[in-house]
Formats: sequence, structure tokens, C-alpha cells
Amino acid sequence: MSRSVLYETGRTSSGIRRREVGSIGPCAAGRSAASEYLTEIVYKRLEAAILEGCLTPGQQLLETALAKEYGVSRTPVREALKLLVKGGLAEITSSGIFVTALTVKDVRGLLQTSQALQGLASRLAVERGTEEQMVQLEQILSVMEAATAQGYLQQWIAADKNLHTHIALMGDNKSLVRMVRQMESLVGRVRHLAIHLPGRLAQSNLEHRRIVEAIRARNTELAEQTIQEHLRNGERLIVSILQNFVVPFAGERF
Amino acid sequence: MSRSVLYETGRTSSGIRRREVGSIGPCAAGRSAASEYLTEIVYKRLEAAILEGCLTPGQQLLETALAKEYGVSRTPVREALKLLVKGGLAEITSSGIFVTALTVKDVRGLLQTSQALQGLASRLAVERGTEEQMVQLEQILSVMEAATAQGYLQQWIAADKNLHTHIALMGDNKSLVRMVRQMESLVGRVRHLAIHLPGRLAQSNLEHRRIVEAIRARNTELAEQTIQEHLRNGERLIVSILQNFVVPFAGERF
DNA sequence: GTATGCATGAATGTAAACAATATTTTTGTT
DNA sequence: AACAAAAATATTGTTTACATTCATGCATAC
Repeated sequence: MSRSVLYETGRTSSGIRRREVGSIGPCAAGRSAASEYLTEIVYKRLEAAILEGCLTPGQQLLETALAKEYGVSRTPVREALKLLVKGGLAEITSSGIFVTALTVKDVRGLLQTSQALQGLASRLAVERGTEEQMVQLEQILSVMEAATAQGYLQQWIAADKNLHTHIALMGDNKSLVRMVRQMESLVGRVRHLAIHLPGRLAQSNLEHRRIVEAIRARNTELAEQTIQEHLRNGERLIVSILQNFVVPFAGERF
Repeated sequence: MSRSVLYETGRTSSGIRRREVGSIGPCAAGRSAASEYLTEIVYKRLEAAILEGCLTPGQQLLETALAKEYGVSRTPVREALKLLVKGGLAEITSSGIFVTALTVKDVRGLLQTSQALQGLASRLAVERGTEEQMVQLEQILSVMEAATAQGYLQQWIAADKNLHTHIALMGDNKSLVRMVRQMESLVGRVRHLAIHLPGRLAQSNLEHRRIVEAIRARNTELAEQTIQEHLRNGERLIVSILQNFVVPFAGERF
């Protein structure tokens, strides 16, 4: 693979394009630009592929194959894989790295852990959230409701994730935000399951509205109670889907 | 650096020794042996250095320097650093990777998050812990008490960490165990602070014993209440130490 | 026919080389 | 002496090369 001159045309045939070299404005210098490093790009693509089920649970992740597929060398793939393992989306065994397989029990555990963290987050959000953050919370909710009306499922999912992360951010607790983010990434693998049920989106919006209002009213008990109930509802639905409709995504081992 | 033949004498002068090549027993084959990879070794050494304060908060972590110090190439160091960042022990900025600096507020948040997770863990441990695990829990407690009597602080700390992780394990929830482990690693940076206070070790043992007995008695409320109280006590002490004795470890920014 | 041994290939860990940027030092000019 | 330009250095991202281990297949021996 001959190296293309000065990165001008990106990396390689069908490979990941790195940075726009054309932009010769201020701050054309690259390193601290917009985190366009191959490792991160590959990581995000792999994460998305796992969340969307393109990479099926239990599937082996081979450095060489992925490097070829993404048109990069093994190194960024390798680093991305290790990060996936550290984050729990992949598992490392004696015979390689594999997409973490989720049993129904695991999913239940995932959602339960998430509940504990979100409970704390909602309490702290009530105590510490600024008025500005309250407004932003409202805005996120509006986005979700608009997305519902227009049937933008992907947007709704993103906003949902955003809402829960924002509540954690309001709590002003770095480690909590870190943990919530990591959990959101893991929960992302099953979050989409429930939203196709008729009426679930509307119901979910209703619950979200109650949560937001409890937080805005700075009612600690109500906020925690509401969010817990919301998450338990989601858990119940997702678990029942996993148990009834076998093989929600291919390759699963239950 | 000329590569030594067959890894016979380890890597390089003063470098990290990789595997004993002498062991030609069964399973002398290496890859899946005991995870003696340089990346992991470097990671563990860096983690330990951060927890012990040898690498001070805010200090920059330079690939080249660390590679030289450990006598390995940049590759394993690089991977280890990315894992530290992912785990929260280091932070990446535009100008490099640095040991995460902890403010008193951060520490409070850390311990608060830990409390939420441990609370869930204790509940689940009561519900799901096997008798065998209960016995193991007792054993860990015995180790701690013995360590206290003999003044083995390092051993006590390890057992303390072990105890809390074991409670999570009893809960039979993979993601919770993952999160607790990660938090224990972060909390490890300040856990040692309180134990030098006169009487704190004995008090802590007492509280641990109460926790263990509540779990053994399968008393959910008592278990959760006791562990929360234990963690709040620790938090209170650690925070007061950080606030009173300024600069508990050098380089800190409060 | 089964089993042992060796060769081949694939996958991965590690190191070194290469490329590019950020920073510092030096140098030159005013 | 002070500032600007340029060179040198340092740091990091990425690729490539090499070493080792593990799996597979084939050949040979019993």
C-alpha cells in the first residue's frame, strides 16, 4: 500500500478519510483539531455496529479482517478493540476478542445497574441542577416529542440517551457521568427493542415528562421514584420481548 | 536494541521480563497462558503507580519516557495509556495524557457513586448470594481482622477492596461487577487516606462485620443501610482529611 | 487405521520505522 | 535588547516488519 502524498486524498481506496486537508484556515494544524484519529473513528464505527446488531453477539473480532475492511492498519483497530473490551462491549478470551453476548439475565442486570446510577443522578440533578440545565432538559424532551410525532426513531433514541446523560450531568458528579455514559453505551444494545411496541413511545414520553417535571419542581423523592418507575417499565418490556420473541437479534445465545 | 534470542533473557536491560521460557511443562505454550502481555504489565504498573501516588495527579504521561523507563517499545505503553484514560485514571487533553487530578469535590462524587453501586450490590448479595459465597465473605473478613492485628496495611487494603468486590460478585450481575471494579480502582486513590487515623481500622472492621452479618442473615434493609453507613463514614473521614491536611499527595490541585 | 511429527498458514504481540505536528531553541535583524 | 523567522527537537499517530504462538493439513511410522 503506497502512502498517499501528504494525506491529500485520505488514506486508501475505500478507506477511512482522515482530515480535510483543504481547510487551510486558522487552526489548520491537525493534532488537537477535532479528534479525527483513526483509533476513535474505528472505535465509534465498531461501537455503532455492535449497538445496531450488525456485529452479532458472540462474533469474533479479527484485527486483520477489520483493518482490511476499514482500510487502515492493524494498530488503530487493535486499540479500538481493547477499548471495546475495557468498556464491556467486547470480551477477550484465550482464543480472541468477541462481541459480548447478552443473556436475558445480563440484560436484566444491565438495566438494574443503570437504575441504581440513574436514581442517584436524578437525586443530584434535583439538588444541583442549574436553571439553565433545567431549560436544556426541557428542550431535549421537546426534541423527543417532536421526533415521536414525525416518526424519527433514530433521533428519538439519540435524544433518549441524551436525556439520561443530561440528568447525570446536572448532578455535577464526574464519576457518575462517566459511569452513566458507559452504562448508556451498554444499554444501547437493547434500548431500541421496546420502542417498536405500539404506544410505547407515547408512554415513554409521558414518563419522561413526569421525570422532567419532578426534577424542575426540585422534588427529590418524586424524581427518583418516577425515573425508577420509568426504567422498571422499560426493563419489563425489554425482558418480555427478549423472552417471547426469540432471537431478537441473530446469533444470540440465551 | 537487538532482539534477544527466543526471549531467553527477557526483553532488555532492566526491562520487563516477559515469560519464563524455562518452564517446559505442560502448557508451556504461551499465548493463552497467564496473560503476561506487556500491555497488561505496563497497565498494572501504571495503575499501581497512580493509586500509590508515585505518579502524581496532573502529571503528564509521556509515551517515550515511560517506554524507556519500562524497557519496552511505545506500543504497549500506548495501549496501556488509552486504557487508563478509558478507565478514568488518566485524562486526555489536546496537549497530552495526564494523571487525572482529583478535587475534593471529585472525591466526594467518587464515593457517592460508589455508594449507589454498593447499595445495589448488597441488596443483590442478600437475595442471591450462595452459602459458599457467604463463607468466602467471612474468610475475607477474617483476613482483614488478621491483617489489622499484625499491622499489614497493604494486605488490609487489598482485602477491603476484595470484600467490596466480592459483595458485588454475590449479586450475580455482570455489569454491576464491572462498574464496581472500575469504581474500586478509582476509589483506590483515596481509600488509604483514612486508615492511618487512630482507631479507624478497628472501626472499619466493626462496620464490615456488621455488613457481613446483615448479608448472612439475609436482611436486605439492614445490609444496605449498614453498608451505606460504612461508606458514608469513610467518605466523611476522607473528605475531612483532604480538607484539613492540605496537599495529601503532592501536585494536587484543590 | 491410528497416531506422531513436521510443515504451512493465520492471527496476534511487540518493535521499529515513517510521517506529521507542536514546541522549543537558535539565529538573524531591527 | 526585543522581536520575528527558521531550524532543531520532541511527541505522537500510523504503518510496516518481525517474532511467536496456535491451528490445520499432510506425510510418515507403527
